[in-house]
Amino acid sequence: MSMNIGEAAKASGVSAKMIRHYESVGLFPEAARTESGYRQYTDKEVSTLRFVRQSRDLGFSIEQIRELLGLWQDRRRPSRQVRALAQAHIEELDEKLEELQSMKATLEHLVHCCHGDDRPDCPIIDSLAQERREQERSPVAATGLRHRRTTGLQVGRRGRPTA
Amino acid sequence: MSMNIGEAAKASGVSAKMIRHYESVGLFPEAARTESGYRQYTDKEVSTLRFVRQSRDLGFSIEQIRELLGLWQDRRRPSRQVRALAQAHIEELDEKLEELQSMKATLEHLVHCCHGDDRPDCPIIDSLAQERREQERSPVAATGLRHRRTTGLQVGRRGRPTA
DNA sequence: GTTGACCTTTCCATCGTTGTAAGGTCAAGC
DNA sequence: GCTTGACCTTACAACGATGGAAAGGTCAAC
Repeated sequence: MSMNIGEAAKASGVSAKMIRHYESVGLFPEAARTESGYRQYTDKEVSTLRFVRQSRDLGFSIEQIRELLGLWQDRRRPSRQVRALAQAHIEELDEKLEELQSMKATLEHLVHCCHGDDRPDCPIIDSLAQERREQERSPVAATGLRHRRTTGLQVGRRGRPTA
Repeated sequence: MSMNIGEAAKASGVSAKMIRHYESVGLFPEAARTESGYRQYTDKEVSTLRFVRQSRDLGFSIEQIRELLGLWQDRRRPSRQVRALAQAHIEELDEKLEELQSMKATLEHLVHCCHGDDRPDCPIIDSLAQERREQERSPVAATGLRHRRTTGLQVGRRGRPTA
């Protein structure tokens, strides 16, 4: 029923580190403490942590999760609100997807053009070196994503590794 | 022929801020300086900056660009090497794409299930609150992406805004 | 009473980019 | 000459989510 942070972490799938972090940024109320200062968690709080983790897994940001938690706890809110939040997030995902897809398409085209043999001649490098006066190289440019050059991709690494 | 950092920024599409940053992390040799300490750039260096920007636009990381620059400058390297780098990057993009697509699919399913009206009943919230014993909720889990929970998405904002 | 697993806090790193602060330089206009 | 404003300089902090390490306290078992 009542457990330390490590157990709560295991039970919820949120690392102890992140539980403390969420508390510090106010996503969570401060946990109860034992006399010696250990945080204590109940099953109810573990459920909330699980909710947070599921939301993170769907790509919601901390701020969005803050809203989701509010909606969750308000048992009278119209489902419309939740749906709107989810839909807005889908649109964010779409922007991201389009950007990545456009990069991938360009790269695939270049890779396709390159022999990839012992000769130094390489259309990929040539394309990177070439000056383009306008950035009209991808269809994305026309869709309203134009106003940002790249969107902080962070393509690889930096995920939570094998918990 | 020779210009200050601001002009080089405009000509290359890389902000003055980032030019200095790239220099500080050694992506660039230190620029020549006037007596008073202003950085001076030639057309050749602007070309290099442009190369960097194009690479960033395709989602390459600073480290990858470091390699690309090396390959660019070594006029005898086999095109194979460039192609391999590009292909590796495509694979990174693919991982990312699959993850985002899986999130989107899940969300779309949930949104589809939710009435989105005045009633409080909401399958989206219910799904987030529900405990899943194994994270087998997406096809991605089976493809080898399993070992990371999320991959540092940063879905929105943080792009370079309207240069 | 020691050991080892757990807990605490605080600070740092990642990644690419922007913002801000506090100052020096330079060319134009008065 | 002197001011103004646009430019340049450096150094630092912030974003976002997470992990890591340091330096120490607590607790149960042996």
